[in-house]
Amino acid sequence: MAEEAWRLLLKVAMNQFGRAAGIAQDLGLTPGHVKALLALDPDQPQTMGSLAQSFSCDASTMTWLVDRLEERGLVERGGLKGDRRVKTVALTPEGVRTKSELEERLYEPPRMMLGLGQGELEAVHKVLQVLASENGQTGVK
Amino acid sequence: MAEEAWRLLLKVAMNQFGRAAGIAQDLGLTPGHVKALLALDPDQPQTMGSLAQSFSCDASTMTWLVDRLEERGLVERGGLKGDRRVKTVALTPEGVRTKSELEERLYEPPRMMLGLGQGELEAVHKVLQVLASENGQTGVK
DNA sequence: CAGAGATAGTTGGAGCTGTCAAATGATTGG
DNA sequence: CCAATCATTTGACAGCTCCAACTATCTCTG
Repeated sequence: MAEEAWRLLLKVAMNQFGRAAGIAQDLGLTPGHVKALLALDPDQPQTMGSLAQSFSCDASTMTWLVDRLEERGLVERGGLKGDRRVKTVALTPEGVRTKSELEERLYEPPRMMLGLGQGELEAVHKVLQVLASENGQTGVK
Repeated sequence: MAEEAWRLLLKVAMNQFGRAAGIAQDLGLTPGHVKALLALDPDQPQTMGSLAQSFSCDASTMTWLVDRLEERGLVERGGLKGDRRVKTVALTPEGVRTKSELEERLYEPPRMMLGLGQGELEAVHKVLQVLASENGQTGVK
């Protein structure tokens, strides 16, 4: 039973991944752009290094990605006072706008979800909370 | 409440996507390979055309992908009796083995899931069934 | 304090995956 | 025979990724 529910969840996950790709395309964003926008907090610039680390990618890859974002006016580089080696990356006003629009569309719940009862929602919510707190580890054996 | 549950679900979905990518890499498979393996039924060869259609990609893209799969010995092309223009794509024994291994690891439920009660599982299952039947459409306006 | 070494980021070069468009070959069916 | 259909080849390009070399800056040590 757990297995069956899990497969369903993966199926939903895959569907949603496809949908997300469509939304990104609508907004003229590549997967890389999306990943970056979601990772950047409007109120809290990050450094190139911390971004590269959280993306588990090479530093030069991050340079490349931020270049692309900067070309589109979504982010801008800044300096960090106290250490002139490090550069910060912050969302521009347009970046903030784009991120909002992206999230708004991404997080819009599906129609079917609105027809669910309170009890069902709570049960699902609880289970998902448990699952979300786990980092992709699997069970048995 | 529906919105919150939905965000959680997306989060879980994203985590799982990352996990799936890791599994694929372990097995030396690219995302394209995975997509193809999951789409191919051991007992039912498909034609190039039908595959391209279900992947929503160009026919030449499918040729390219099947070339890669064939190089790895995961699939083989065959002819269709009655129409020598069309070619079928079928999993090789190694393809079947690889697909099994992939699915086994992909569908292994997370630890946390095994600690859930029967009632919770049923509630989640029901909701997921509803969500899985919907094709990525969203609700309100 | 000077110089050595560490650190942050960039540049340049390369490679792989995935994608399409256009031209081509093979086969079919009217 | 002619037009339509299925698949492949070829050529191009975007997205992402790494590695190695380089620049600027900081920090530690003698």
